[in-house]
Amino acid sequence: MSQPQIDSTLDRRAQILDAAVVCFAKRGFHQASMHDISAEAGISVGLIYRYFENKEAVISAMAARHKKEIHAMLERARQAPTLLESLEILFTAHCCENEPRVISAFVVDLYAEASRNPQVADLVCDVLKTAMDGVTELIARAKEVQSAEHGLTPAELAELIFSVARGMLMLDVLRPQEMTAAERRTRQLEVARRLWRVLFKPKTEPAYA
Amino acid sequence: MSQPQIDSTLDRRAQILDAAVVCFAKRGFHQASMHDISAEAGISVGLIYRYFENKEAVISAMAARHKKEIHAMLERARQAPTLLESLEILFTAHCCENEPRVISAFVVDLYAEASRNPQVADLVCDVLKTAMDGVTELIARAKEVQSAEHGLTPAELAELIFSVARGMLMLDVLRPQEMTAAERRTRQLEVARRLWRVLFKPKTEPAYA
Amino acid sequence: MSQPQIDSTLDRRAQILDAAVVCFAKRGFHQASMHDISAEAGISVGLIYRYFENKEAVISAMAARHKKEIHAMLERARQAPTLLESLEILFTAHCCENEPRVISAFVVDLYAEASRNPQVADLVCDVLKTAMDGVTELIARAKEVQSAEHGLTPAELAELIFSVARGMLMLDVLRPQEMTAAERRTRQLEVARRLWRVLFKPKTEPAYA
Amino acid sequence: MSQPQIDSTLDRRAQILDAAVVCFAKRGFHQASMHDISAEAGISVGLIYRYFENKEAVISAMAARHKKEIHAMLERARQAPTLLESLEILFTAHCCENEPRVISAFVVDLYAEASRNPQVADLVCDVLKTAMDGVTELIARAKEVQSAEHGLTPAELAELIFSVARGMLMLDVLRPQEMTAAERRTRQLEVARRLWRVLFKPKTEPAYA
DNA sequence: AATGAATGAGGCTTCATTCAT
DNA sequence: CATGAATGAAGCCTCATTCAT
Repeated sequence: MSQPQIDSTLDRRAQILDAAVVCFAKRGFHQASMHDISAEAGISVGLIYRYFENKEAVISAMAARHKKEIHAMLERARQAPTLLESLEILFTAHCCENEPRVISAFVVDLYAEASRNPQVADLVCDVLKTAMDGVTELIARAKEVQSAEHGLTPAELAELIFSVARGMLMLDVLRPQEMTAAERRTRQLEVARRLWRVLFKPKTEPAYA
Repeated sequence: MSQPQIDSTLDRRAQILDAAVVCFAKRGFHQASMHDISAEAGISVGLIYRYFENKEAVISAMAARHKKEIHAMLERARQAPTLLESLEILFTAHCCENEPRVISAFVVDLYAEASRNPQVADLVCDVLKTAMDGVTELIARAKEVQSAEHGLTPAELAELIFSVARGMLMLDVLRPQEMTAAERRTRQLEVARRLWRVLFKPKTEPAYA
Repeated sequence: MSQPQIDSTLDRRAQILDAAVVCFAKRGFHQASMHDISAEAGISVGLIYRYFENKEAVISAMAARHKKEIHAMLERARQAPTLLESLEILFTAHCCENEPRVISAFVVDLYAEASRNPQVADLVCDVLKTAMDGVTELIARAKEVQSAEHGLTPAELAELIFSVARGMLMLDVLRPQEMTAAERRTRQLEVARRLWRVLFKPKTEPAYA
Repeated sequence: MSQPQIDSTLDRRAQILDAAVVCFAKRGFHQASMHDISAEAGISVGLIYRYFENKEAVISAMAARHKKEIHAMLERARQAPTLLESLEILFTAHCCENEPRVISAFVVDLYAEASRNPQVADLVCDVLKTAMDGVTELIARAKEVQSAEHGLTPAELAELIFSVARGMLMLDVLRPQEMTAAERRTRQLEVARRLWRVLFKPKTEPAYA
C-alpha cells in the first residue's frame, strides 16, 4: 500500500535523471547547473534536493543508471541470435532512439569525471568488467571463433572489441549535429562489420580448394 | 629586432600552457580555475590575460598545442623502421614521460569539450583527419598489408587502429594512480601487438603451397 | 461542547512548543528550521502552520510560554519558607530537571532576539518587571533585610539579585556538556549563598557588644 | 618594506570587522548576510572572501577582537586610581562611545553562539578567565577589601562582580533605542556603586563609637 | 611587463511557506 | 485534521575578468 509513494518517488527521480542526462550531454556535468536540470525537468530547483542530496548525488545516480543501461544492452546482445548481431548491438547502443540508450557525450563525460572522482571510476570499472566478461563469454560460446586463426583468447578479443567500441563512441561526440542518428548508426555498423571480418573471418577455406 | 619580444611572448605562452595542461588534466577544463593555472605557472592571474584573451582562449591554445603534439607523434611514427613500431608509438603516446606527450585525461576532456564547442570540435576533427591520413599512408606503403587477407583498405585499417587507440586511451583515465607509466605502457603495447597480429598477420602459411 | 477541540488545540500547540524549545536551545531561533521542529514533534511541517501563523509566531509563543514559566518559578519562590530559599529557587531555575524549567541557551537567545524584535523585547521587559516586582515584594516582607546595613531599597536589592542571576545564566551556556545538571546547580547555589551573605547578613555581631 | 601590504591587509580586515560588528549587533550573527556586511563596509561580497575564509571565520575574528577589547578594557580598569573606578570602567564598557567598545547585543549573541559552537565557547571562556583573574588580582591588592566583613575571597568577589556586569549587559539589549548612551551609562554606574557599597563598604566603624 | 586587489554575476543549497490530496 | 511534495527567494561562496599601481 505504500507502493504508490515509492513509485512516485522513483518516478520523480527518473524524471530528474531524464532531465539531467539531457543537460549533462548538452553542457557537461559541471557546466550544467541545477537550474538547468530543474528547468529541463519542468520543476523547481528545490525539488531536486528532495530526491537527491546534492549535485554529486545526481551525477552518481546517473552513473548508476548508466550501469543499468549497459547491463540491459548487454542482455540484448546476449540474446541476439548470432555473435555478429551481438556485436552490432554493442556498437550501436549510442545511436539508438529507443531505450536502453547510451548517450555518447555523457559517456565521454563520465570517463572524464572518472579520471578525477574515484567513486565514479569504481563504477565505470565495474561496468566495464561486467560488460567485458559478458562479451568474453559470448565469444567463448560462439563457434565462429574456433575457426579463426589469430590465436587470441576470447578475453583478448573482447578487449579489442570494447576498445574499438569506446573509440568509435568518442568519435561520435564530434559534430553530432551534422549527422542523423541513422547515419551515425550506419557508420557504426560498418566498423562493426569490418572488425567482425578481421576478428572472426573463418580460415580461408578456399585455400585448399 | 622584435624577435626577442616574440620569443619571450612565446615563452610566456608556453609557460602558461604548461601549467594549464597540468591543471586541466588534474581538474578538468572548467573545474580548473584561472587562479589554479597562475599558481601552477608561478605567475599572477592578471598576467595570463596579457597573453590570452580569456579562459576559452587558453583552452583553444591547449587544443592547438595538442594538434602539434599529435603531429610530432605522427612524425615519429612515420620515421619508425617498421609499421609495427609506428603502431606502437601511436599506442603509447600517452604513457611516455618524454615529449611530445599526450595526457589521457586531457584528451578525454578535449573530446568532451568538442561535443559542446564547435571550434574545439573542428580542431579535433582536423587533428584526427591529419593523423588518420598519415597512418593510412603509412599502411599503404607497408608491404605487410599486401599479404593480409581481410580485404580492408588502408583507410579502413587506419580507422580501426585509431579507434582502438582512442578506446585504450579512454581506459587509461580509469584508476590512473594505481598503475605506473611503465605498466600502462606495457598494457598498451600488448594491445597494439594483438591488433597487429589480427590486422597484419600474413596469410596462413599455406602461402608455401 | 467545543471544549475538547480547544483542549486538543492547546495540546497540539504545547506539543509543538515542547519540540520548539528543544530545537531552539539546540540550534538557536533562526538556525532551527521548521522541519527540525516538526521532526522533533513527530508531526508534519504543514501541521505547524495550522497552529501557528509562521515561525515568528512560534517564537512569540515560546516567549509567552517563557513568561508563564517565570511566573510559575516566581510563585514557587514566593511560597518558599525563607527568603534564602526563594533566592535559591530563582538561581536554579535553569538547572532543574522538573518543570517549570528555564533553559539557559533559550533565554540567552531570547534576549538576543529581544535586541532586534521589539515585540519580544516588550515581552521580556514585561516578564522582567513582574519578576522584579515580585522579588521586591518578597524582600520588603522579609525581616532579614531590616538588619542589613547597606542601606539599599528592596527594589535595588532585587535588581542586584536579578543581575547576578542573569549573569550566572549567561555563564551557564558555556561548555554545557562538560557539567551535569547537578554540578551546575551546585555552582548556582554557591553563588546564591554568597550573594545572600553579602546582601542580607545581619549587622556584624559586635552589635551585641 | 612588505609592511604596507600587511598594513593594508590588516586595514581591510579591520574595515570588514567594523562592518561586521554593526551588522551582527543589528541583525545577529546568522541573520546578518555576507551581503549586509559587504554593503556596510562599502565593498563587494567577494572581497570579504579574500580576507576571511568564510562567514564562520568572520565570526571567529570578531570573537578574537572582542577578546582584545576586553583585554584593553581590563588594562584601563587596572590603571584606574581606585578599585571603585576600575569597577565603573568594567560596568560601562558597553555604554561608551569611544574605543575599546563592547557592544551589548554582540556580546549576548556571542554567548548564544558559544552555547552551540565550542570554538567560540573556548574563546569566551578564555576571555572570561583572564578578565576574572585580572579583577581578582585588582581586588586582592585593594585595601578596601580588608576592611569588609563578608568573608568572601577576592575570586568570589570577582565572580559576583562579573555576574552583575554580565547581567546588566543583558538588560542593556532591551529597548536600546529608548535610552541614550548617557542614560544607559548612568544606570550602569548606579548599579556599580550599589554593588560597591554592598561588597566593599568598610566595617561600620561607628560600631565601636 | 607584472601584480593582485577588487568586482559581481552566477552556481549550489536551504528553508519558510503553501496547497493538493 | 494531517501530510509532505512543491515552490522560489535568499544565503553562502567561487571565479572569470578588470584595472590601478
